Amino acid sequence: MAPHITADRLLDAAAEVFGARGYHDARVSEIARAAGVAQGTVYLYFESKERLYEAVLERFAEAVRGVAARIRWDDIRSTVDLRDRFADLYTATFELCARNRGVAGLVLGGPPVGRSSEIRARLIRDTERISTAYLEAGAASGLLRPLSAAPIARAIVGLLVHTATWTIVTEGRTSDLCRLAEELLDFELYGLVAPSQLPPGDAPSAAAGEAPAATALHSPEV
Amino acid sequence: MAPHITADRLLDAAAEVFGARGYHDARVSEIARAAGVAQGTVYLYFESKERLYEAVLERFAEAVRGVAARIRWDDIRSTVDLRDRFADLYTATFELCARNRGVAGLVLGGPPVGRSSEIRARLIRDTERISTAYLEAGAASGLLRPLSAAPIARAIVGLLVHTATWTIVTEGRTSDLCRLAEELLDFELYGLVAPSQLPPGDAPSAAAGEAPAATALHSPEV
Amino acid sequence: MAPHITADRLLDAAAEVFGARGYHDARVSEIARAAGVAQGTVYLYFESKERLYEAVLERFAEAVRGVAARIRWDDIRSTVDLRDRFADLYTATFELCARNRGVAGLVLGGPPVGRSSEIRARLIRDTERISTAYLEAGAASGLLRPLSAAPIARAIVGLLVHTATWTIVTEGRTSDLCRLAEELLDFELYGLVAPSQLPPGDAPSAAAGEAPAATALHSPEV
Amino acid sequence: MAPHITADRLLDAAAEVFGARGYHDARVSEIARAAGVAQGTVYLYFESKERLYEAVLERFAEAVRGVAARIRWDDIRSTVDLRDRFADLYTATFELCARNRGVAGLVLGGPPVGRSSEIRARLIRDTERISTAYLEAGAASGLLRPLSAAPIARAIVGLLVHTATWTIVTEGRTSDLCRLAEELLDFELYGLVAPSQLPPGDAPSAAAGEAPAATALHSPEV
DNA sequence: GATGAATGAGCATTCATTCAT
DNA sequence: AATGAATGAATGCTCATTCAT
Repeated sequence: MAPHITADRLLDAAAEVFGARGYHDARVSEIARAAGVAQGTVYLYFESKERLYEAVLERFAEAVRGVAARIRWDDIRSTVDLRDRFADLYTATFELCARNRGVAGLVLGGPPVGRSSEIRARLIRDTERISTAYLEAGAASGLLRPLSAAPIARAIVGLLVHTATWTIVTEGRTSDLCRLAEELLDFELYGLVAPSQLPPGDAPSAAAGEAPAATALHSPEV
Repeated sequence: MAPHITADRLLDAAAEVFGARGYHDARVSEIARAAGVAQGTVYLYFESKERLYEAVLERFAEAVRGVAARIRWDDIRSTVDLRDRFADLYTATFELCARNRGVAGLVLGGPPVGRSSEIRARLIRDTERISTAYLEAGAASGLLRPLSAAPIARAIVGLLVHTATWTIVTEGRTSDLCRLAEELLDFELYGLVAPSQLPPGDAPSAAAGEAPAATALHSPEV
Repeated sequence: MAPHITADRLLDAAAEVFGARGYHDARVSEIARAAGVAQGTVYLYFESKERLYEAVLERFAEAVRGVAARIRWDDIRSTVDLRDRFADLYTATFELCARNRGVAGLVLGGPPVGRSSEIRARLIRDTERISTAYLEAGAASGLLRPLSAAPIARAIVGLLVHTATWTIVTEGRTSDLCRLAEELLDFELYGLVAPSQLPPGDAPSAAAGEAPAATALHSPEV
Repeated sequence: MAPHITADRLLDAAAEVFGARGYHDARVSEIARAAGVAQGTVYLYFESKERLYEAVLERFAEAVRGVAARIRWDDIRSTVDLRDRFADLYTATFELCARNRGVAGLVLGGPPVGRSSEIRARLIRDTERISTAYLEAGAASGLLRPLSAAPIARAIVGLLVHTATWTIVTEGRTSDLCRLAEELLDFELYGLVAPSQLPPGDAPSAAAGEAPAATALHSPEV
């Protein structure tokens, strides 16, 4: 058996077992059995249970980053573009979580084990960084309000993480994830307050009859 | 020694130790030592390490619910009132987390141990329920947009939980929590999009020169 | 409360609890509760759980010895007298066991705890000694065959102990104990073999037409 | 190391240690050491200390049953045949107990631990069943008196068990077990009473000069 | 005498890891 | 590379006993 095939089978089995039982209640023997190898074999490919766990988390984190990387980020000229791109991103991320509920739960909310907290922190911070970059770029281009970028980026990530954790991982929702993404984005972009309640000063200039020209939002480097 | 005093000392010590080490790495002996009692004494007050852990989480969850219960919820006549009340709520909650970083981290993101998942789920769902009620009451009164209440309530809770987890528990921020709350509320209420970019149809009626009268928001039953 | 009353209540409660649970599964707390006193009080009257157990056993052993002491042992002139006296003894002993199944079981078959083995051994050996003495006196008087006294005495005691243990303690038989005693005695005295199968040499002398005179059996000192 | 070899070593070591200390005072660590393995190894072969104990008892009970199974039970045509066969059985059983004093003591008189009481009860009842069957067959063939089979069978078993427990296990007698068996059988078959004291009606018919023909005792199914 | 909260030594069991085959 | 039997350190929990009140 080609070595890397065994390693992959172990990662798959570990994702399964860790996902179902959590780190502490998962037994190395169970993972080995699920992978169809002997217990000792696990240690040919991974130094320890902890490293194996980290590898499982890392693989999922990488997949999440891959989702963002595959989105076409250029040509955002309006809030509608922005909304469409992010709807794609959210939907793809939700679908990834829906297909990997167990591991997604561990990455988003598992106990600190070895470097697991760092893996989670890196994923969260990478995501916050992207968010921050777009908020700043959006503010610069005039599309978005000039909010305090860091805490708002964090809020946006939290909103996503929490929805993924509860609606998708815990409750197991797998359908209509696109609509879910759009509802969240509608909230993010336009807020809760009814337009009729907006202070006049915030109203779009009626005179021009159209929105002031906002420059296109160049994809920020993240 | 009065029994409840010992029980309280144990809860305090357990919160300390569980908070610092997490459930699995905390030793009962360590908790006993921290409480200044013998190991066996722990079992006079708590059936097991697991039950003690649950009691610690439950006490914190109760404190969080108490924060919401102490807010004066009536007399919300405008989005400004709404904002003020929620700013109080957010600030008080953040301060509670800041004063109990260890336990807050466990409640918001610890591993599933015994009934811990249910305790967390109940806290989250209670909070989501309050949020949902206000969203619906706000929409009914005309103050808020008629959004899909459940997912948006969840998003709002997620935004809070994530901020508490990362900014307060993980990073240890303890100052300016009031400003943090206000920034989040500003985002929640008005969204990201610059007013200039809002679609004209959503603009406040210019003719009237003022916002249409919205009825006062009666405190919903939660 | 008069001290000895408390001590007696403790002995009663301990007999109850030890009888129901056995030594190792009985809790001192349970005995205290059954006696209606606090745990510490047990230690005012008994040095330890072990000594309390021994006291319970000793009290029962004493009662068994008392049964034998109350039988009128003189005037045994025939095997019929012998049979009647022993039937009384067996019946009274069986009834004592029936009224104290729990403790009887412990005395006859409990685990070795502290001096419990010695208490049992003393009771068994006292009983064997009585039996031996009667076998020897019986043989001397010509009523009984000159068997090897010690092993046969032991066999007789074993037959009693086993019947008490299984028929009375384990199966809970409480009625007709007198008939049970008689059946056992019939077996002891006349054996299994059908008279028709007895070897001629053992037959009573036909010439005399009657049994040879046997002297009365004087109660042996035991 | 072949698995069953380790299991056997553990059983041997456990028999040794349990026999010497009893269940409650035996330490798993001691058994492991006696078997020359690590503590954890015990749990590869036995679920718990309790199961190991049961296995030890069961193995001995099986050996006792094996003794009875190896006796040639056919061709019993007289009380002499009967006596010879049972002398063999008793002797072999006594020798088994003499070679395994520790375990024999536990099987015959240990505390109730897990299923130990059931193991003992099954052994006792199997033995009583065999005894009952022979008593009934003996009575049917005319060799034995028509006694109440069940209580007498129990008495016989008790006599054996008690002798094994005290003479062999406790006192450690290992020699002359054959004679011991014969003494017991003599008592069982012919009873205590001197032939001269037997009631005339029970005397063998003098006219025939010999015992009436009794039919052969066919081995009962047990 | 009586209480019962507190004590802490003691032990079965688990399971990640190793290594001879 | 693969195996899986063996390892043994580590720890939650029990409960007889004590002693301040």
